[in-house]
Amino acid sequence: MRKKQPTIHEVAARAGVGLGTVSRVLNNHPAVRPETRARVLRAMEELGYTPNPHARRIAGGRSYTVSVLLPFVATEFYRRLIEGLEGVLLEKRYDLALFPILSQARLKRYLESSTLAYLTDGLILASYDLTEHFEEGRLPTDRPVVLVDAQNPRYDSVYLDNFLGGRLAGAYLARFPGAIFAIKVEEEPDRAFRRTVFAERMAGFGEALKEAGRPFPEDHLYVTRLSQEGGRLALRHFLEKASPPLNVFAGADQVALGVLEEAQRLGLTPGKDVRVLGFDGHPFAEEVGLSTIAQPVEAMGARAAQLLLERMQATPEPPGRCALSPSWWKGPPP
Amino acid sequence: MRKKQPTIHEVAARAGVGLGTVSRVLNNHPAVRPETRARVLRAMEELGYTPNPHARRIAGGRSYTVSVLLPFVATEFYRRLIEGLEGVLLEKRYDLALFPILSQARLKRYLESSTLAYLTDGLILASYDLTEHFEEGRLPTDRPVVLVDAQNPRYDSVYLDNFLGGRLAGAYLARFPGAIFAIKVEEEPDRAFRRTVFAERMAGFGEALKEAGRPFPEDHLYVTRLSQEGGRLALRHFLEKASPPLNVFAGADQVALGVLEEAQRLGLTPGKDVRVLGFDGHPFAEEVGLSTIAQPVEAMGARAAQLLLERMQATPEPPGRCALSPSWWKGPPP
DNA sequence: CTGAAAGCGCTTACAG
DNA sequence: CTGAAAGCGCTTACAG
Repeated sequence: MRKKQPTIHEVAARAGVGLGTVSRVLNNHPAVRPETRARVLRAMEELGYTPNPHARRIAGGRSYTVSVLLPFVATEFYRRLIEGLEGVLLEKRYDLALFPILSQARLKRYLESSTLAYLTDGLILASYDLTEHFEEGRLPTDRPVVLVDAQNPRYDSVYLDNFLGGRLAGAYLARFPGAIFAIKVEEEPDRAFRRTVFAERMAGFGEALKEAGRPFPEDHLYVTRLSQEGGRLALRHFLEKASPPLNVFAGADQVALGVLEEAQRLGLTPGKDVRVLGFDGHPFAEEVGLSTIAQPVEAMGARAAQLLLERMQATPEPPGRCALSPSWWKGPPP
Repeated sequence: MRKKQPTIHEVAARAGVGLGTVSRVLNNHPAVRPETRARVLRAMEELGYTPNPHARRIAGGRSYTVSVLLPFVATEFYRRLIEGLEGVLLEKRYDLALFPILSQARLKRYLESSTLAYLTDGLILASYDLTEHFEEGRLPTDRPVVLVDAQNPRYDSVYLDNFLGGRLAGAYLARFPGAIFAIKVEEEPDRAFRRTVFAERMAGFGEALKEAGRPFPEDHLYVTRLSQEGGRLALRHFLEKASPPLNVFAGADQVALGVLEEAQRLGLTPGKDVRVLGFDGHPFAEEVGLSTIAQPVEAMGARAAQLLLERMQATPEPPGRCALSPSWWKGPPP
């Protein structure tokens, strides 16, 4: 059925030009007369031509594909991150291949350099600092690498200032009467997947409270994994420690949502008996009227993609870093 | 830093053979003398040679990569499925590239045939019947395709007999005294992600109950999305309809887990006041002593991979189907 | 601005 | 069983 894909030869023949010229318009080379370019583009259109990335790569050019290594893809955070990456990459006609890591074994496989993940033009590493996995803390590749939602002095890094976000949260809640509580999201037990963002948020939060002179005893901190259920349990725990009004900072919106739901179920009024502040700025926060520290996830993705594009073109320069600031989104007073 | 990868030329030179011979050992061609093969393999080893998939593909051979299109990868089900696929694929020295679909837009992009996903040697489609997305219900590719956890007459399909699984569940619970309830997992509202497995399980369950002469009024069915929370809510709902002992069939282990937890929290004895039966046979079921209808997920993956391997080698044959049967795992009586 | 040639790293007939 | 040659679909100097 379906015919063999047309190649650059057919396009050249149809447009009445040489192979080199077709290749030049494909690569946006400036030295092509506008009319010629138009003619070639038309031929490609008519033929339904689409370049073969393998051939492009083998010929020493680019494959126009970028690999994204990330822990998994089923959360709101990664959905937004991918959206940000895709936005700028697609515009430059780059495709992206996702490589969810999921497990140590898989990570190892990806990092064998014969793997497809390494044969693309560049790498985005999300949420991981892979230093400990390799000697000298360098990936076994000579392709450009950009970290996002993680940082490492050897590579370009784009990340959120989570400490600052925690400070914002602390400064805000310190203004209200009532005891102050916080829910910290647990880190993964597996070292390969260890992250520090949640700890940083809590550190900033603690510091702001201290500066404001508000007490924050150890048992006002509840630790749980990332789930709504965690928020529910936390609130019940807090209510044994103090009576309303309560102020609760949750290290992630998903957890905050659980707090909010449990409060409602217990007949407590959110924003009055229980004041909840989340972190992430996920779309659903606005829907349910949850105040939250917004994280510019899409912007992080976009910035990382831009950095990578620059690296893929330019001559080597020392790695840079880019810390984005959290912003603020406060739900309507309930 | 890191040197350029060695090529087949260096290997040939070092082993003192021609290019063709190196290629032959690479492709397991039988017509190579054992000593020659050994010599070449040693040279590859010493050089740290690793073949370039792009070049292999471009040269008309295989890229030794298989694409797996799947909804997302963060659940237990897909972890097991990937494990099953990898097991047989890695053995044949095939690599697999995962393409989580996540959204309609992304699905469309993957299906433009210029995309990396299509330039591999074969496709595994998990959980989707993509008929409605294309004219004539065929994917725009001439590479072999195998569906897993889904079925379509035009392609090889490997799936579980969910109806039978439901029947097993019904026949089992019908033996016990007390009212019978069931929890059905909601289908995705998005048509692209629509699945029928949960409905099939319930249909089988209902039929078995009917045959056993056990009543199953409409309001004994609770519908929820796939979450533990759903199980909790369901149990509370059921307890308003009837008093213990209760028998509950949950369409997925994760939901069953919620039922179990809520029962314990309410001071009810699992296996006595509330008998819970799950579906999936996830590893954690055994840990918590949850009875469940086991789904051979790894086996499904393995079978699908085998079928694909066959298709990638052999001449076209009409598509086949392979329905695996659920098995039974009953937890220790609590 | 454009064409013809050499080459990317491999595979696959074709001759021995 | 093995080598030398042609070719996969493209890019990139090199000459005009």
